[in-house]
Amino acid sequence: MQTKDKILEAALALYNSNGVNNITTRHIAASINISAGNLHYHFKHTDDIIQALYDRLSGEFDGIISRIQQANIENLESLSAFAYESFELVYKYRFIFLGFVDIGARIPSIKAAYQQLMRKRKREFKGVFRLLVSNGTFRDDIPDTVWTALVTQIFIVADFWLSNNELTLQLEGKKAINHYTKVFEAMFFPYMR
Amino acid sequence: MQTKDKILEAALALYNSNGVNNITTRHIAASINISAGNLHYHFKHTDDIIQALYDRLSGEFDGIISRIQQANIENLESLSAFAYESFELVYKYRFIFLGFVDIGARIPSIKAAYQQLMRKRKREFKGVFRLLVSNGTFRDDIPDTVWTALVTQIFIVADFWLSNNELTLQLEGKKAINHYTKVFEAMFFPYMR
DNA sequence: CAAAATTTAGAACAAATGTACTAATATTTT
DNA sequence: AAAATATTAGTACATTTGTTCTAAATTTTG
Repeated sequence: MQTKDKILEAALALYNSNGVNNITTRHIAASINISAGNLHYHFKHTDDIIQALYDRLSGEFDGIISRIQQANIENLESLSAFAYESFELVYKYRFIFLGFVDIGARIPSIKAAYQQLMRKRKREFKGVFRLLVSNGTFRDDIPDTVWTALVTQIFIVADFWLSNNELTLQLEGKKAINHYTKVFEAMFFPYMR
Repeated sequence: MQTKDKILEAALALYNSNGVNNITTRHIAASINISAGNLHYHFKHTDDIIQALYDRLSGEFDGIISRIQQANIENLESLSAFAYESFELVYKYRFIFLGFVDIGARIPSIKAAYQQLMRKRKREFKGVFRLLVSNGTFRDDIPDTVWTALVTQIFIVADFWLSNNELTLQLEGKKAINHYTKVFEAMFFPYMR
């Protein structure tokens, strides 16, 4: 494997288990037996490592989206499948979601990319809801302001379930993903016909 | 005002506007024209300042709770009033909620206190829901697992709406509080009879 | 008012951290 | 094989940060 990839792999593992603020380039270098100088040959700045990991997350997320879009979301099962895959991805890159505000402030390009993604996802979700209403899956007596609020609620839960887990239950791996996927799915229950 | 209080006031303001990780004891001391040595006479460790601020938050929250409990929550209006006051408090101590995972990992006593508070609040909320169902305010065809999930959803939104705001809309002050209070209230809409 | 205490400023230290620089080694190209 | 390029280790430096120490100043107490 390329040194560059080894660095990213090691950084992800260390960031995930220790938090991005408690890991230095020296830690990452030591964990794969290379020098700090060598690491900084491949990544001039620490933030470049974080940026590269965010780009990977972003790419993998795009993969999920396009895979789902081919199947079309027209029932609750496909929405759940999407949720589960997303939650797995969030867990894989958990250090980002556990320190998102910090990282966003530190690396403006990440914040900007996230904001753009959010605006796109918001439109997509509203479209899916409209479909599921005309579909007969969802109730047709919900005002538009409530659908709009639901989208925000969804994004807050999707992005910060891990933070809640860290502060309360502290479930690990699949246990965490399964638990919070269920919490997420329950958000749609009272909207069903 | 006592030097100790001046320090806490200055720390809160600086933490809120710059993030807890970007402010040092030197910054806090300089902002109220005292020496760093003097600051460390009053608070031996930086974390003692954060702990003291968390204790203030905790105390103010207890105040809201007991004031509300005297009035009893038996309709949506009182629930909304409680939400609004809570959201104001979250905003006042926003640096904590914007860095909760970090702070919890750094100061275990804060994490422990939060966990205890959460367990208590969970029971209280479930009690309120049961009341509002037998009341006729909420629907009686919702399974218990969904009520349980709703409580978790509520806490995630209540604790991390600010983080979402920081990453997306970036509203300030009352604008943020008002917007997200509405998002929060909408969570109850589809449960109403 | 004198003694005791508290509070304060400022200097100093040690550890951590990001990153630049240098020289050696390894790899690729010609 | 020689030259050019890329990769690596190790050292070094500047900055930041939390904290400690000392001595002076201020306030409180007897």
